[in-house]
Amino acid sequence: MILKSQVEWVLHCCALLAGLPENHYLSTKTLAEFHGVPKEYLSKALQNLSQAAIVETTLGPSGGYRLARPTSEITFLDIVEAVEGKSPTFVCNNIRENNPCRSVDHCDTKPCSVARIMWDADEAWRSKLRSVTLASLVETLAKDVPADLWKKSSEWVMART
Amino acid sequence: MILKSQVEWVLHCCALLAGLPENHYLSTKTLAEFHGVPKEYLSKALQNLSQAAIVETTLGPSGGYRLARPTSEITFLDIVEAVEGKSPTFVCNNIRENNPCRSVDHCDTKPCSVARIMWDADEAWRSKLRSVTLASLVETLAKDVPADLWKKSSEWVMART
DNA sequence: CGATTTAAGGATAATCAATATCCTTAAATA
DNA sequence: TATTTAAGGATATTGATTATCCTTAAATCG
Repeated sequence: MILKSQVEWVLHCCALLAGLPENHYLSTKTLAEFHGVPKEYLSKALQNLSQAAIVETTLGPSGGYRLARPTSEITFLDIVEAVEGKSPTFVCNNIRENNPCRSVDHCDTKPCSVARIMWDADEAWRSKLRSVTLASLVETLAKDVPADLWKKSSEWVMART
Repeated sequence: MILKSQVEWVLHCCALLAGLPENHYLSTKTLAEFHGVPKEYLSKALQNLSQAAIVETTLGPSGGYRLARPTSEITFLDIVEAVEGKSPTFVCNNIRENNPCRSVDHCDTKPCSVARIMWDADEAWRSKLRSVTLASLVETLAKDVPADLWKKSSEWVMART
């Protein structure tokens, strides 16, 4: 079980969009080039962000994507779920129904105990992702990325905005 | 991102093995029939449990699998990791290295900030799974499964042990 | 107006992991 | 000696992920 590589891509894209001044957009082309990922396929992931109302878009030259909300109101969970979907990672196929001892009219009152536990763990994962905002990622990046690289990157991005 | 269906299978298998008296084994054939899953493929998953020392095996007639430890010392994480592996669900491809502004000799001191957050969430998931033992699953099942079905199932299993 | 740039989305192909089956080997039992 | 069993190698089959191409419609600008 591995998350789509698109998840990594859009998280980094959102970090970059977070650094943009108001009313500026970044195109798929620019985002793909900066991160060294395939433009067409990245585009599909960005469309997911757009459908989830995490980013908004505009067309034409100098068009592209910008964040639709303040960075403090966008969580990792929002972004991950936009790409991976909201369905739990554990799918219960209810194999208890295959128990040869069950009468044909047996009816379960609760979801399977195994599934409940697995879904609790899934929720713990989502809860952790929900607790981290894009704002806090940007804070961390600001500390981790060397000042000169940060500056050069900003200029590179601004030249394409 | 969806967990293998084998994870569901072996969790239910372990629950069944948990109900066995000492020195009794259940064969792949019996476990597969009880849960209505393909015997050959279930066998691959049970081999994983065996390699992880969660179960032990014996050959020959009346052979098969039994738990290698008390149910209080087997966690959901043990079982899930035996089948899914221990690698984090988020793979960091370090796409920050593709930043066109980086000098060729740039060297990162820390893992990528994005990856660290995703790995924290992964750990929250594993931590939750680690907190649930096979013993507590059996407790829950004892409450949830109707007494008559529980009894019939025990007899069905014991007849094949 | 017309050329260019852009996101959106449909269609389709390529790759790889998950699912599944078959077969051989060696150990335990009876 | 015949049977039952787990282990593991080999090999399909299926389905999700990854990737590319193309068309459409909107925004920009000369």
